[in-house]
Amino acid sequence: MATNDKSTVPPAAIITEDSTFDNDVFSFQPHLGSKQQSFCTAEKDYGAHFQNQSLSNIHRQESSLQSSFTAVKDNTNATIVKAKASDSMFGNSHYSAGQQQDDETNQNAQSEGVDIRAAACVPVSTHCDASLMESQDAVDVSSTLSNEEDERATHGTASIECEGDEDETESKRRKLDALGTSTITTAVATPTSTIDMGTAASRAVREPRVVVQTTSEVDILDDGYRWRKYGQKVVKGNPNPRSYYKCTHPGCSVRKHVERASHDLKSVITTYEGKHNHEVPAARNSGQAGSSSANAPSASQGSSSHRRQEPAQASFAHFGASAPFGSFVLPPSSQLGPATGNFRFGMVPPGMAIPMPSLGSLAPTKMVGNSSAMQGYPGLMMPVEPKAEPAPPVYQQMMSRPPFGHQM
DNA sequence: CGACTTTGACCCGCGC
DNA sequence: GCGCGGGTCAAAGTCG
Repeated sequence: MATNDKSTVPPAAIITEDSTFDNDVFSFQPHLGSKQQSFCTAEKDYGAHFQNQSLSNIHRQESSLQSSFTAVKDNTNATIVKAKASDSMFGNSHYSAGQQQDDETNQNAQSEGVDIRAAACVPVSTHCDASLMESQDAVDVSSTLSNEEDERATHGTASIECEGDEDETESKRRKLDALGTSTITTAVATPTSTIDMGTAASRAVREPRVVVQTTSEVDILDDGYRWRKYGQKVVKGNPNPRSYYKCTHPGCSVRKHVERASHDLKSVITTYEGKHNHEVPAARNSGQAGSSSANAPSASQGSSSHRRQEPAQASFAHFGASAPFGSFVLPPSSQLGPATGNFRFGMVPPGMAIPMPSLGSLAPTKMVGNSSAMQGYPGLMMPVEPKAEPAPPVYQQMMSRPPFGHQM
């Protein structure tokens, strides 16, 4: 199946403009469908809980969704908060790719207009936030990663890095890239995700960027949009070629490039740049939901014969027209199996909901005043530290598994 | 024939 | 100023 039925894709929590952040309290709206809305907040103590839940499904989750947060400090001095949903509902089994039953469950839930998958909120700050650290049990990321990596083989993993305004120069970004976006790397078997809001972007000129790292055997993730490959190049430090794609929608200038991590061939790093000014196009192959249309053949797969055959491609079913990048589903071919992950973020026109990686974690949205950083992502709140200075580019990293395993 | 990939060349920013 | 490297262009080729 390469096709991940869209209906099977668990809606992720959505961070919208309504999301708020005050005094270390992050609020976001889990994706509940057009009718429902509920809020999940991560308080300073990092305890997460739902508020205003109106749906029974959500209520059910409420009790089970015990997300835990841990703050860690990575090499770059960025504070990383890891959220871990302990709820069995979000357990591995639930998100594991290929679990038909889970998919069905999701479908049912969705049919009710409810997103049964809530994600944990993970606030991350650009700099080490003492308050966060104090409230949390510091955890050594490296130590936690070992575990996660082990499970990565079995479960999907993904990380998202959002660069609202890249203030930092391109060079800085390159430096980061050179590091292999190591700070972003994390995979979690359990519904755990790591978000690194490392650097606040202050660059207003550049398009907002979102970096998604997924563990997949296929290079291209079907995010629901249609892309045309316009270039491929081998970049320094990575023997794997980077493929460049443009959104084929007329007038849409969104671009993305895809490459495999040099340090982990199973990791596919997809970087989105720009905002879609349109909705997710209908799948060309109506039969295969989320399959193809939006995917571009993987560059590394080279042969043009793959074109239009995207059975193996990951498909992030459409999550709705408003999905900025669309949702992502790990490719069936990946060990994750038919991922049902759904994930939306950033680049959503105002008013449009942004599905976040549901799997277990949600990127917390930290609204700081009228953070310019968020302007590019009406729906996606970029964590920005209230620093007056041209804050370093904010990198919001979300490691989450596709809902089945977490986005990507 | 249209849509899309391939691929070498070109452009441009950045660091030295 | 020069070279490097990332990103983009565009012609040619492929596929359905």
